[in-house]
Amino acid sequence: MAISEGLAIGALARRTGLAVSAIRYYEAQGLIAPWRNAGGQRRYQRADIRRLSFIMIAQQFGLSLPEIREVLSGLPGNRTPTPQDWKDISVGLRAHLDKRIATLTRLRDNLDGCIGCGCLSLPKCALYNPDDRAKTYGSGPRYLMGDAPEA
Amino acid sequence: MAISEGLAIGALARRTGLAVSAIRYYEAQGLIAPWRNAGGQRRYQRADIRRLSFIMIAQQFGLSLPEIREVLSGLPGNRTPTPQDWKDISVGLRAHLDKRIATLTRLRDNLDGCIGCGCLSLPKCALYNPDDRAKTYGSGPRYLMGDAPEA
DNA sequence: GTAATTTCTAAACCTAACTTGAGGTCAAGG
DNA sequence: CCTTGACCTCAAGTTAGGTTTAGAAATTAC
Repeated sequence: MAISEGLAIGALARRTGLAVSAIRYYEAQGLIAPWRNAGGQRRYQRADIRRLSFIMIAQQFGLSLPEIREVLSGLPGNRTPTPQDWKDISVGLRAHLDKRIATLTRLRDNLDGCIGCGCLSLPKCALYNPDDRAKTYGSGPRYLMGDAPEA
Repeated sequence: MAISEGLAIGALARRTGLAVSAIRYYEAQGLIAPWRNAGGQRRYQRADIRRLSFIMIAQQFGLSLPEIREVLSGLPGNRTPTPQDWKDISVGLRAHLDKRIATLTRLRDNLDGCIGCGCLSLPKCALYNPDDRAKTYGSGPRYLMGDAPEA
């Protein structure tokens, strides 16, 4: 394949470690937008490798695909993050992560305070706090603590 | 209702804050086993309030329902955890939690080290570690980091 | 004794993030 | 020309943890 023709989906999959089906799914979710060649096949830019890497990393931080889409669409021209963009975005991701860690740490401290107290059945136990528990989102499944969307 | 007849499912739901449907679902998953009255309705012991509380707390620690079922079934006579049982179980839960926190903290440290380095597209970036990413479990959805079953 | 609640079962539906499968097209090698 | 492999679309399946719904039976309240 000539250089100017871009990457086929299989090549992109091999470069990123993602499944082909996942890449197509991300496209359906509006996270990536390849063009089509004469035969109707998807062709990707080299920068899309970075874009997919970004998506994978953001997922590790607990961002949902819609959230990632928003972050990406906030960039000028909806471009793949440059190093400077990444620097800016990192600050927000770090806050997100700090929040998750804080929640879990609080949970652990409560657990330590509770070990052996035998209060398990009491509404006043710090571990037994309904407001702190996972909340329903729509009519779907519950989210584990710290994985719930912030909005 | 007479004292000896036990709690109806609605009463148990009000006491625990769980939905009636959730309690029935837990029964289907083998987490709780009520008896039936003459009319075929479920009746619960007072201790089942504690049992459900335990389930809710364990969920916050990231345990899946099958994992919780295992913990509960490990108790003598499959009884609801007593304060002493709880003390013993807590140690295991704390280890579980420590692991999740450690993973997230490592992720955060990597992020800090990466801010501004511009390496986002490189396989050698610490954030871009496939082994660290969510793994497929069966043919279903992926699990977010730290939520994956340990086994 | 009747009305209003509650409960029952079973099956269908829900979200997120994908995967799998069916049925068909496209491109390259021999 | 033919085969092989990669690609296409669209629909349905998967997992976790439940909720919703429908129609019937049991309980409770007045």
